[in-house]
Amino acid sequence: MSALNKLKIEISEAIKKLTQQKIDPESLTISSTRKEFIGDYTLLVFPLIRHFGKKPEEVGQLIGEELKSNSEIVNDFNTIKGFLNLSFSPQYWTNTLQDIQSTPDFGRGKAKDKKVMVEFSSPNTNKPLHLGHIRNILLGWSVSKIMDAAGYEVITTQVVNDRGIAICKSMLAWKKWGDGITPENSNRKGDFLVGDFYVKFNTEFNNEYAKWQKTKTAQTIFINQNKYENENDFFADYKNDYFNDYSKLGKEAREMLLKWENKDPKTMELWKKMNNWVLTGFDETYKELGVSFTKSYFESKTYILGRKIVEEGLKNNVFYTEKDGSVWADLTDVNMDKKIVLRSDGTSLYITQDIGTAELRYKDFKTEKMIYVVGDEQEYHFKVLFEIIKRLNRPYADDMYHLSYGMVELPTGKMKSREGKVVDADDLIKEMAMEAKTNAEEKGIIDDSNDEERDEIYRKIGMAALKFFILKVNPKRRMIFNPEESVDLQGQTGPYIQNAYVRVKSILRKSEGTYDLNGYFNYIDCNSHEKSLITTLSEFPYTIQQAASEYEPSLIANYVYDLAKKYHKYYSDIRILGTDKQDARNFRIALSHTVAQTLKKGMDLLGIQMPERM
RNA sequence: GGUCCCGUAGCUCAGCUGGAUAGAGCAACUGACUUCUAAUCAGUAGGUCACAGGUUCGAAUCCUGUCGGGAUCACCA
Repeated sequence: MSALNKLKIEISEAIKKLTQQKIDPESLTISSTRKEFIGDYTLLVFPLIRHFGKKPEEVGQLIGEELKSNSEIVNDFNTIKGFLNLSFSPQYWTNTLQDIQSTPDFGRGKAKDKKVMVEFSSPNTNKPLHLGHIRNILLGWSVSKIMDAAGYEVITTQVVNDRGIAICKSMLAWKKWGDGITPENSNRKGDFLVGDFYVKFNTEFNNEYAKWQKTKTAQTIFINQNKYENENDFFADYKNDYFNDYSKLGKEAREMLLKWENKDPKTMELWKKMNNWVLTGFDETYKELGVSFTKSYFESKTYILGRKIVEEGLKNNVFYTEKDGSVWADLTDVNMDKKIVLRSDGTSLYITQDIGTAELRYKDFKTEKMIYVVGDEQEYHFKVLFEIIKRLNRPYADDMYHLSYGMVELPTGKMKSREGKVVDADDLIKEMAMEAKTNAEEKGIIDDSNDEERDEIYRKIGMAALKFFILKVNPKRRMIFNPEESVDLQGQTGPYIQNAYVRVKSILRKSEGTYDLNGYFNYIDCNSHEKSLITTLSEFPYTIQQAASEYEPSLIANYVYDLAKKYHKYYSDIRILGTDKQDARNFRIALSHTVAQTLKKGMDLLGIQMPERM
C-alpha cells in the first residue's frame, strides 16, 4: 500500500504541475490493470478532466508523460479511453516483495490503544451446541482475531444462559426419568445427556398436551375463541398458555424455577451438577473449534445487574415510572417504541440484564468498544439497548455494534432442538474429519506419516472445509446447510487454500539448503504471475483494516482464496525450482515463502490451522 | 401494517468508496500427473444482475417505487 500512496502523491504533483490545481491524493481512483491490457495499475482519468478542460485521452497522455519522466515507480504507460495504464519499474516488484518479507508482522495494523470486547456463542445450558452456534462462534472468533490484527486489544466473552425455565425442564425430566444416569456412568457427553432430557421433557409434555386437547375444558376454550377455525391451528398457538395455565409438567417446572430462585439447597445442588455436565461438554466443543474466552459471564450471577443503573437513569429522566410501578424508556422520538426496563414487581428483564452486563464488562476490562455477535432476530433488541445506553451516557455508548447474522437452516427447514431436529456441533466436526479421511484415502495421499499425525491432518482439513464454508459468505445472508452436500473439499474451499500452503512447504523441504531467501534483490525479471502475486500480497494490510471496520470475515476469506488461486496458477505455469539462475530461484522461493506466510496469517484470522503436508 | 435484511449462471457465493467485455467454485463436458504434492491447472457451456423508473459521461453498485423470501414489532430470553 505504501507504494500506492507514493504513486498517488506523485500523480497529484503531476496534476499540480500541469494545471496548477491541488488534488487530494486520496481522491484518486487507482486499481490494478485488467489482464487484457498492458500495465500494472490503472488511473481513472474521468474524474480529472474538468481540471484540464481536455478530452480524457489527452489528459491521460499528459499525466502519463509527466510520470514517465519524473516518477520513481512508473516507467511506462498507455492510455485507452479514460484509462491511464501505468507500468511499474522492474525494481519496484523486488523492492515490494523485500519490504513485505522483511516485515515479520506484515499485515498488522498499528496499535489502536483501544480495547474491544467481542461477545459470542452465549449458549443455553440445557442442550449441546449445534450448527447455529457454530456460525455464531466462528464469526465471533474470526472477528476477534481480525480486530486483534487491526491493532485493537481484544477481550472475548460469552454470556452463558444458565438459568430460567429451560434448564428447569431438563432438571425435572432427569429427576423424573433419569434413574440416576450421569455422563460418567453412561459414557454420554454431559451436554448431550442434559439435552436428551430436554427433549424428553418436551416429548412428555406434548403427549400430555395432546391428551388434554380432547378434554371438555380444552374443547370449551377452543369453542369460545373466535380467531381460529381449525382446531390444530388453535392448539398449536395455545401451547404456551397451556404450559402456564393447565399443564401438570409445566406447573412442576415452574415450581422448580421458584425453588431455584429461593435457593432451595437440593434444587441448587442438582442445578450445579447438571450445569457442570453441560459446561464441561461445551469446553470440549470449544476446544475442538479452537476458540477460547477471556472471561465467561453467567446469567445466574448477572441477571440482577442493571437495576442500579435503571434507578440512576430514573433520576436523570432517561426513564419514567408508570402508574403500576413499572419503569419504561420512551424512545418514540427516535422511531422506536416505549420499552419496559423494570417490571411492575421490580424484577428485571432481558434488556435490564444487558444494560448491567455491559457496565460490568466495562468495569472488568475498560472496553470502550463492544461487539455483540447475535442472530438477526435480535436486531431490534440491540437497537433499543444501544439507544438506552447512549441516553444513560455510558463511556462505551458510542462504539457498540451488533454483528447480526442470518439463521442457519437445514434443507428440511428450521432446526428445532426441542424436537431433537438439529445438527449437533460435535457430530458435524467429526463428520468433516471423516470426510477428509475418506477423500485422502481414495486419492492415496499422505503416506510418510503415522496414524496419529494423519488424524491430526484430517482434522485440520475437515475443520478448514467447515469453517471456510461458513465464513466465506456475508453474515447477513441466511444459509441453508445440507450436511450431505454443503461442504466440499475441492474448489473454493478451505482445503484448497491449505493445499497451496502445503505445496510451498513441500518445495521448501525439497530445496532446503540450496537457496537464499535474501538473494534476489537485483532480480528484475518478474513475470505477470509474480507481479500479480506481489500486488495481492501488498493488499493484505488494507484487507485486514477493511475487514475490521466492516466486521467482515468474508473479506479475509475471499482474499485468502484469491491469493491461493493465484499461487496455484503460478505453480502450474512455472517450475519454481526449475531454473539454474540463482537469483531467479531465490526470488521464486522467497515469493512462495511469503505467499505461504500470508496464507497462514490470513487463515489464522479465520481460526483455521494449516497442515504442513496433506 | 411499520421497521430492518436478502434477491447476481441449474446450485453455493464474490463483485471494494459508481468505471473497461459482470467473476469464482460446484454440477456437466474436453484436455494435462516418468518432471517442485492433480485436494491442482487449462478449456467448453451456462447471465434480462428480481422488475420499473431516476441521478450520471458511465449503474449489479446510489435514489424512488413494485414484486418475491426472511426477521422483528412481549411486564419471554
